[in-house]
Amino acid sequence: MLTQAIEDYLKAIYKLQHSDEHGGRVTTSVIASRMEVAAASATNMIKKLAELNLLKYTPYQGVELTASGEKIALETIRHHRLIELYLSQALGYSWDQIDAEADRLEHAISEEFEDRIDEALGYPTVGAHGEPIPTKQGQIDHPNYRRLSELKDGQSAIIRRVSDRNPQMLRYMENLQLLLGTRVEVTAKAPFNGPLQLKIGAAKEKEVSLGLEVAGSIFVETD
Amino acid sequence: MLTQAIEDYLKAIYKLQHSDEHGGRVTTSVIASRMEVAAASATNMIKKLAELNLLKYTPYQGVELTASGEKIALETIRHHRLIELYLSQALGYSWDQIDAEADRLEHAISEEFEDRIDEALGYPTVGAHGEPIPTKQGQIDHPNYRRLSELKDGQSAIIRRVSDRNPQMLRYMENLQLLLGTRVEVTAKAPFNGPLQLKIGAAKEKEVSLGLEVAGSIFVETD
DNA sequence: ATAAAAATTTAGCTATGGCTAAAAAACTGT
DNA sequence: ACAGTTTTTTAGCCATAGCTAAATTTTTAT
Repeated sequence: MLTQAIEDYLKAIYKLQHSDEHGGRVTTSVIASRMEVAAASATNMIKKLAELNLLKYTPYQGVELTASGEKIALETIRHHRLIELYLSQALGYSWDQIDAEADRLEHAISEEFEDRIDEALGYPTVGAHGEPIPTKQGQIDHPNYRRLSELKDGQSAIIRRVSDRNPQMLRYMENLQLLLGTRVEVTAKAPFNGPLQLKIGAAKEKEVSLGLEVAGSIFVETD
Repeated sequence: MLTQAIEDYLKAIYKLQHSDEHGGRVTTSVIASRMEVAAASATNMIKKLAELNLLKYTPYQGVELTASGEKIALETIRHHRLIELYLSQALGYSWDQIDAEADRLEHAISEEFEDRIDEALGYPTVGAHGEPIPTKQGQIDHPNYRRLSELKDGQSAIIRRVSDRNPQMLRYMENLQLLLGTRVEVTAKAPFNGPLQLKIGAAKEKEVSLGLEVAGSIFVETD
């Protein structure tokens, strides 16, 4: 059977492969830092995953998931995102709490549980932070949203996804009402990587100044 | 931190201490058989639990939980029973499915999760199979129900608890409508440990013949 | 009482998945 | 090109929690 550690590594590697950072090369050190383990530990696990045919591993180069490795990664991600959505929809969790809880639950639930919360949620295709939810068959699309930080002065857009990496940042966004589906308009951009000025809401009722780190963690759809 | 194995052993030992079988002596072999591990494995874990001051251990004699061991056991049991009830009430699980799912989930949930499903369920005091749910403070009562198998011919009673040990048996009971709160009347008892004849329901609409093993797994309250 | 049986413990093994320290390989800058 | 830095791997350690086989203790039966 698959251990929790194996699922965690595959999930992390899948996400690293599909993130635009790192230029597609998913190396030992990148994996180790994402998993918060020593590089030696990552090397060990990578070798094990290669033996299990879950990824291709070129020593000193990097890894690439095989079809079966990707399948397991997507199943784990599906579990995670369905659980997150259930926690927020059915149990009233806030944005910043769901990731940690789902990280533990995702390894403990059965197919039965997956199916039942999927049904209870009405077969959702998008998770609590706007991430696509893989289907049971392992299909997933990768919508190409732009970062809020890339918008030009005067541009308007709708928030479609936020990064779930930092709970404190999520709490901050939630406080500012920077939620999925919210319309935002950039009214000014300060120079030298300075903050951008933002009007929030369809009626532009609120105006805030947002640092680039936060704006870079918000993905939007322009009209 | 407490491992899953530690919580599982403490839970099992608590239940063994409070079951009338085994005459109160909870020995290595009893624990090993309940946990489905080799006796040597149980010896190892018992020694570790004794070192952690979670139980008192007299070699070759048996174990007794300390106050802190019992506290952990009751927290684990509370988790288990709240989850079971949630699975059956909120997600439509049947009687025979909830134990296995809860066995895995009970180690993965946070206090937050516990509190939220407790609230969603309306602060229940009794689990899905009729077992008392310990309070957050670790209080629990042990109602002294009689086994249906002990009733005399002609006696009537209400089902208050069923054993959750055997999923197949639970499915059988559920099919027969032998549910919590259901009234049953013994209309005949066959000799030589034979089956008892039962009328089920307030209107005694259904009559079945029930083997002693099943009848012994059903706990009732007589009027 | 003592021999046989049963229960328990000890000894030593396995796999998982971490770690550090040291060695080796791959990059980088002049 | 090659010395220094960074990355990666190897070697060897740790804890957890299981296992079997053998030794020991306790119980049971004659």
